Amino acid sequence: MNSPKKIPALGYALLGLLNGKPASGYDLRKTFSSTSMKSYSDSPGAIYPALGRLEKQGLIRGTIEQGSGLRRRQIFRVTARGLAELKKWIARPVTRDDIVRGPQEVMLRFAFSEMVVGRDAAIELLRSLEAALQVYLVALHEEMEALPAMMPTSGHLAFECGVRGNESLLAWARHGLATYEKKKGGTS
Amino acid sequence: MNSPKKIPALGYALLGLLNGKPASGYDLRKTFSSTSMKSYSDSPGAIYPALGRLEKQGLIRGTIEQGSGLRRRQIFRVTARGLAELKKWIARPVTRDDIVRGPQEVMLRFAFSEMVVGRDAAIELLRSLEAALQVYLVALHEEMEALPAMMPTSGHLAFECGVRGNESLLAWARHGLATYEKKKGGTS
DNA sequence: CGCCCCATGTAAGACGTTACATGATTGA
DNA sequence: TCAATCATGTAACGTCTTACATGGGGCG
Repeated sequence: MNSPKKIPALGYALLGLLNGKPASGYDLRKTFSSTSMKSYSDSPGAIYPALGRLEKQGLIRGTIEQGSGLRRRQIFRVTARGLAELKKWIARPVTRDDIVRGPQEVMLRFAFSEMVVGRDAAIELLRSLEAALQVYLVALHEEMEALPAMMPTSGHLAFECGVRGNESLLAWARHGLATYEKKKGGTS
Repeated sequence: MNSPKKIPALGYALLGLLNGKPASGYDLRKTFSSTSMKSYSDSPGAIYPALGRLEKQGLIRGTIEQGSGLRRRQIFRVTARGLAELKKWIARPVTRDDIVRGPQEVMLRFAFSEMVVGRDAAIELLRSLEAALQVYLVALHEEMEALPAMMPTSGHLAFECGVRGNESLLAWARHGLATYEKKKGGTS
């Protein structure tokens, strides 16, 4: 029941989805496999144990939904503690490591951000991403200058792909900030 | 000693690096932590077991380099079988799954491609990536049309980020093809 | 009746992370 | 001589993958 344990990305994905709408393990699997969250596992061997862990930590609570003639279904809801944990995860500033390991997790945080921590904190997250990317891109460009000249074309291009990808991400972050800028106000 | 086993991405990364230049486990760790391959683990608990597995499968062979007064160092080299396995991995056509799970592994394949399978096969890999991305982007755009309208702005933006990222990747692939187009000839 | 979808789980094994352990060499 | 770096590993732990198991319900 101790929440200060490390939660893997899948756990946060489950928390975020359940915060949006209580659901069963099966529902969550369908969500992963049918929407564009296919990068997360939809296998029962991953999801059911993950739900069990979250429940053991007191972050979600499952209630059995009998009676409607259907087979036993367990519906999970996030607890107050789970919501707090989710907020902490989302609102934490974006680090360089977050970017190096791949932007997917940051994107997940941002996708949930508005519903969990509100508009202003979502904007703050975007700003944090923008700042981290700016710093990182400087380092990437420096590294590119220092690349050995005898490296084959494909090696150079692959590196360039990484740079372009991060530049595209930075452009998107600014586009996101501009979008929020345009329609000011709304739910904080 | 059976090669038809599944090799994780880290194993292929090691094979590719060793194919470029024989090295010790420590050297490989340094490469991972000092170059922009930081997304792969530089921890001894990952690399040494991985090297052991590759050697057990007959894909690399380690020779102890004594004598130079330094401490025992084991230098690994890829075997003929390891090279064959590397070629198979690189030259395999790009699937939709390759893209969904993240382009990092495809990028690694491309980065090594010129040295391992030659210029023409590298171009072929790029073309394969381009084709897969085109198909995938159509599906992504369709999915974006079908997004529920009540989804919060951050959710929409996050999805858009995925689309833009893949578009950027497609643009890069074409840029790569153009680069090869410009300087025709060279090593096949 | 057989087959497929709903819905939940478990078991075995592989892999990575973290932390620890060891010992040699180099430099202050 | 003390610390840092070189260089290699091992052990415990958690998690994911793959495959299997179980049963109810609807449909042809």
